[in-house]
Amino acid sequence: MGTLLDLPLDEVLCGDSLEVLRRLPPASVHAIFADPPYNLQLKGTLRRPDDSLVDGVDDEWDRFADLPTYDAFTRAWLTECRRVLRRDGTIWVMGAYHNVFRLGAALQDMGFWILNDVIWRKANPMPNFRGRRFTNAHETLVWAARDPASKYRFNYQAMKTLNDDTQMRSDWYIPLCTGHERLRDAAGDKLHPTQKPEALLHRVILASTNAGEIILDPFLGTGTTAAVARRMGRRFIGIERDPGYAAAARARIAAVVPLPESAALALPSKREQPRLAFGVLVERGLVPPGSRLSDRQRRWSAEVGVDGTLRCGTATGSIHSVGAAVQEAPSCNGWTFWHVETSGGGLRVLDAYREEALAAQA
Amino acid sequence: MGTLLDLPLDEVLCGDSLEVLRRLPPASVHAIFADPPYNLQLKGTLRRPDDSLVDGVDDEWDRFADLPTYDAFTRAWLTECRRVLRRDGTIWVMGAYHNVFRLGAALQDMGFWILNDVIWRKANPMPNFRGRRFTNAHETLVWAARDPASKYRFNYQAMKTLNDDTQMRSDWYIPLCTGHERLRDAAGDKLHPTQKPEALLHRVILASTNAGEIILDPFLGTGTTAAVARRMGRRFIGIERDPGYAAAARARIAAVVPLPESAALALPSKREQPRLAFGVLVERGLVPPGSRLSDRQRRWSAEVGVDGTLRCGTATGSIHSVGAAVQEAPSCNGWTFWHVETSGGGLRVLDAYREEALAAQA
DNA sequence: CATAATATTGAATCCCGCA
DNA sequence: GTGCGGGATTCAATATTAT
Repeated sequence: MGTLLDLPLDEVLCGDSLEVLRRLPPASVHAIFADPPYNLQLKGTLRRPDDSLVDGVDDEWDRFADLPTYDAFTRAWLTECRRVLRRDGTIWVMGAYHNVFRLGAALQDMGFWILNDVIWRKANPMPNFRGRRFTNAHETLVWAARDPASKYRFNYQAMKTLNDDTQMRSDWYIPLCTGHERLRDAAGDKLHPTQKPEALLHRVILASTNAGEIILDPFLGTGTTAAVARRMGRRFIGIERDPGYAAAARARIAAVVPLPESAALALPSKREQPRLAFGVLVERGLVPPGSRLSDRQRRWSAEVGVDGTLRCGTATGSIHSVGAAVQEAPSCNGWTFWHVETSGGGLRVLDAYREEALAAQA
Repeated sequence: MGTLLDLPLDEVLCGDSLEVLRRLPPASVHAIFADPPYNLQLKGTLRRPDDSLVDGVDDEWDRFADLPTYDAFTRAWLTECRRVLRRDGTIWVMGAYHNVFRLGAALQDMGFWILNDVIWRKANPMPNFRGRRFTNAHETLVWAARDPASKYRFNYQAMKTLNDDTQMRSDWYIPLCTGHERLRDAAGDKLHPTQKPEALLHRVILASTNAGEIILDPFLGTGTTAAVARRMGRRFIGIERDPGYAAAARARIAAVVPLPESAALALPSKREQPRLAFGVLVERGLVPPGSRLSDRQRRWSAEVGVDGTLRCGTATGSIHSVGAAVQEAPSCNGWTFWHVETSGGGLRVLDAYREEALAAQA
């Protein structure tokens, strides 16, 4: 073990996370953001339906022999993080179903106090190409205080402002890191397989630190945490093992122009437009399975199935496709074409039920 | 331990979950939904996993002494669930940040194979009154197969249809159980503190079971799982320790009117439809020997042989292998790749002839 | 130049029956 | 068990090329 470092602020420390963490002084940082390897353990190759190859994470740093090995790794770096964290500090740890249950359980076992689990809902996730599972459309962040007695920081009002003056919820809708934000090499290939969106770190840092405070990232990668921290007037400590990633991070951080202090305010969040599937009306019993639907002239009548399928003679499918089929039209808006046979013997257009449901959840 | 029970279908078994589970025969249910007690670390009303109250929570309360107790409880009932679950069955386990990391880690440690974690996004969550955390607006469901080799059921097409013909994602937006759905006593107070919405169970059951299959709920409460299962034409086994809850569940289940079979059936995916060999279409003269097939862009043309083989230059074989060969692709679905040259000079995809033939023989 | 059509891509534990 | 081969399977956001 090397000598204890003075607190190395606003630097990217290149080296093994655990070794570097051990050299940092205790109780010295206000917050930690950690995006550790996920232990994906992918087997073969995966192709899209058009036969193109999916470029998965097959890097050496993500390979662990088994779950106990991964747990030992997790507990080792979390132990050092807890030592380095100030008494009132909080930690964010991020993962997916492969590893996040190990992370959360380790945090609890080690005496951290979970404050929230937060869901990053991806606006544009990769689909499930083989149709064998649900689209893996989110990742999980666990937010925890150093211990139950921590007087932790939570910038409640900033979060509320960021969310159009409504309390920030535990589910965050944020796009993947693509486009200009995604770092690429000379050949145009992504520099890092799992670069996180700056919007995610913006929210994390805004919620749990104040300007001038120190945030540590033990798995810095290409520097998202540090870049956002610098822009928002926070101090950072980044640790990254791969010299190539560390160099890219340094260049990226150097290019960041810190915001003027007055601008350290909230950016408006991208609002999500409400969308409602017909199946949801079925699920919720607003248009129960077994209901009869007709067109306005009652030329056709169809039955609603448990999954929101419509059956009309031999035609089966969505409200749109069955509407198109019976009319022998190329397409059809099922919401306005189909009507529910009401108990009073009348017809009520499907779209009215949708509007009702949307209004109820707004 | 009591004697082994014959499989008690469509019954609410009143008793301790673990004891009753131990009396069920092995490998007998298709799916399990479990919403276990969360009672963890709730200051003031701390309860043990056996639901007894913990007296005098002192400041020196040792979490290391109590989390293992919860873990032991978790592993005990999960062990029995795994025994009772059929080889190809799946389990849904539900929790919040207090306990879900313990649940997920236990599932992995015991050899279950996680398929997805699913987020129930609450439309109308309780706000955080103190403004010290994010609004706790979701709960987590872990969906897992009995083991990595399980050929588990996932009704992909039903989920897709339910979601307006787009792949179902891992984040589900569903309102809390309120209004007329919420069971209440004579005084108008809610009967059960954590009654789950039927819409949630509708989706769980539709995704992972078929009509006639058996779903087990070891913590039935007031019977949401059983009521939805019955309505959807599934069989159920419910276990509930509290006689009051069990009685309420029985009354609720008895009032359920099962859907007619036509509505309870979901749209089958193509994988589940009866197979039809291309040669049969040739035999029946729907695509006579000698027909010319082309891809959609008419880049390649092939001739149909009497036995359903395709010839395109030197490539000979099935519609799939020739399609793959001409494109130099690793694989190809010949049904959607090849088109028949119609007498009108147009192209009609081969799959349309198959669907026609399948409809004719149904 | 503007708009439209086409191509690319993302933390992924991604098939299944039959011989 | 393993191997073979039929044939099932994708969404949203950018970027690039074509009209």
